[in-house]
Amino acid sequence: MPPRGTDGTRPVTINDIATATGVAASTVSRALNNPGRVNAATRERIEAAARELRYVPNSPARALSSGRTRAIAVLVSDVTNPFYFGVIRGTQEQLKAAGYAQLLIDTEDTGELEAEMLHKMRRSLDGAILAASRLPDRELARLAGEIPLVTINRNVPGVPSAIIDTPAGIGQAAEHLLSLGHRNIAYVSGPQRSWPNEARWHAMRAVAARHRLTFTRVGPFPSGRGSGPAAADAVLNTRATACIVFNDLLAIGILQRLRERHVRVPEDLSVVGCDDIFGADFCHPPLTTLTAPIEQAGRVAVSMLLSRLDRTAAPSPTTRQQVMLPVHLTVRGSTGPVPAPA
Amino acid sequence: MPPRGTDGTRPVTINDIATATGVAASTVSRALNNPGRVNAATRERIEAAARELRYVPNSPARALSSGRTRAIAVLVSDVTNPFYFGVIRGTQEQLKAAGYAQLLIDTEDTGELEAEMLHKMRRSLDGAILAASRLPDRELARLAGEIPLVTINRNVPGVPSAIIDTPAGIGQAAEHLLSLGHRNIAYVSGPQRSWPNEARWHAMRAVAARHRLTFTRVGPFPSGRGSGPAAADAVLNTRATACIVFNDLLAIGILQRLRERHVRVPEDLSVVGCDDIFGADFCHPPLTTLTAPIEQAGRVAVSMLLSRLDRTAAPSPTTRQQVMLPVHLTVRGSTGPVPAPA
DNA sequence: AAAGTCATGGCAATCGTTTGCCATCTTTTG
DNA sequence: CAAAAGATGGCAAACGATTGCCATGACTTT
Repeated sequence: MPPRGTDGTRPVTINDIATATGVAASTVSRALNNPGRVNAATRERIEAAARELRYVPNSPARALSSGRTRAIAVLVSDVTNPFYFGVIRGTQEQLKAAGYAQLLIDTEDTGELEAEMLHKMRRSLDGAILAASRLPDRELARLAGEIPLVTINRNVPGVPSAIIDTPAGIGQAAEHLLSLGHRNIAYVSGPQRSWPNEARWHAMRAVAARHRLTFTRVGPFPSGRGSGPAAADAVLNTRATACIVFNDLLAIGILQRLRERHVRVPEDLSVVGCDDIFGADFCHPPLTTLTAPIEQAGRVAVSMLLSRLDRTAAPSPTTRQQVMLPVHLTVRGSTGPVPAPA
Repeated sequence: MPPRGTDGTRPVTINDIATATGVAASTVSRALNNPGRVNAATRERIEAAARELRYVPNSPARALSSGRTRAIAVLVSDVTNPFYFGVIRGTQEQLKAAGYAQLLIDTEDTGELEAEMLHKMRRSLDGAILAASRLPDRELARLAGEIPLVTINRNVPGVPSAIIDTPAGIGQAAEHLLSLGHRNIAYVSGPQRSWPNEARWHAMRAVAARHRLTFTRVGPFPSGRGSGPAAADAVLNTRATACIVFNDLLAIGILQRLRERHVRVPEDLSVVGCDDIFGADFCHPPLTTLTAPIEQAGRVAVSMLLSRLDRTAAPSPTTRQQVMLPVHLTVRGSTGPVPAPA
């Protein structure tokens, strides 16, 4: 059992440092983690020895006795969706800075897998960030009691969240289309159980109520380029001259199908996406879209989570329970004046 | 210390099961991990109790005593590069199936960070997959002694690897261009310390030697769309009528710049990329590229790593040390006949 | 000068598993 | 039928840290 490690040398432990400096292991532990608790002189000796011996703390051991693992999980519903790249990038950055490890989990868009993973790993995690939970509110609230949680783009009472305010952006998008003369707009719906999808749809309705315009909803479609053809055909089947699409991935799929069907964008139909993912600027035509601060959402979510973990007895003084991130409309080539009536 | 867990209930341990079934903890452990070692009847009783009590093993504790963490790290040089999405997807899938956790690490393209991370985490990992190591061969070999390693697209003696045979594809790409009449081809070089970049360049030279054609090398450029303008300008500064670009990301950046400069693709210049990443099919014009089995590379790398870990005393019978994955040329809109000489 | 405070460091229990070793009981073998 | 072999389960020692509690000595306070 002792001779672990492929190189044969037994890894150096806290005890080796203790022996080397002539203090107790407990003192070493304190010197390293709780600097105020030990005399400056001894601490320095210990730190020197630790450096000398190239000591690296054994995280499992630490986790076992302290209960803290310094690992947090990031759950996404589909790692190949570019939207999550941004999230992952943001969390990655912030977590690394704080000395936490990032466990990436693909939930494959199923709530069961999500809940199961979270439950099983709850002892080996300090917390989790849910980038696209498919879980019902109640379940989510329950899990939040098991393990510290922060959601992105999902608002559940009692669970802190970073929310990208795409719904507000929908207003801007609609006004943009209005100013181009469009009066008949379709909303292309994403997955039914997606919280942001519902929020965007509600925003659409609100906008439509404020202005005089007709709107239709088509879908729902699974988010992904594969749904593009069906979605495009559905839109063409309405009288809409423009559409706002649940997300860019789907919008790009629609663009491709429209080209196949020789429908010109934006001459015959204007298309607006959401998120401004990788690719939205170089697809053809470049996509007018609601630019979301995706990376920032990841960073913010991590900050919220970490501040919850660190709080030493303090209930929740400065930490807000919800952070709303603004989006803005980026106009590119996929939107234009309404076509002259046939 | 005992009252951990936000919900207050102390988590179920192996001892609870032992008490419940009237056996020793060690027997429970064996029943759960080493089924053959314990009587079928007792094992079933234990399994039933475990299910009943909703037992979830505590991984840190397990890791501490066994030395195995059931976690493996995947190191990429830049999480926002779509090439790695594929890799991550592949590893994710395979690791989950094998019951391993995936730790995602962004090395920010620096060898030091890579080595440091690997060294620091070696006790909390069972192994690692390096998707784009920037480390020198020697260093890599040394680290492979510290912790089981598998590389992707990097060939170092003694370190198992999954290699995408893009160099072979370069031949196909060159022949494609030749058949279109191109005789003057530029290779747009990626990062200098990138192993695949060098391999691709060597392949280019080999092809050029076989056929009668002039070739130039421009670069190196950091891989990323940001390098597009500089790279495009550099290519235009040569007499090349076509270029093969280190990777699609850079190629897409070049496409954008060419459009800005009103250079028509493929009429004025043909462009070939490598990898066939997300976006290569819907950029404008769609990119002719060498389609790489990226996800598969991730899966293969995981299999190789896992088989090394599992091998119970067996030296290395069936496991190959290197797996070569074939690519194929996907012709899209960015390549065409050589322009008539001015 | 007695009594209280504080800073410092050691002891030992604990976290939840795994695993080497041994004891017992049951089979098989010669 | 005795001896060897195998199956099964328990004991207890790790694994490497953290942390509550206590002892000591120095420094304040009254």
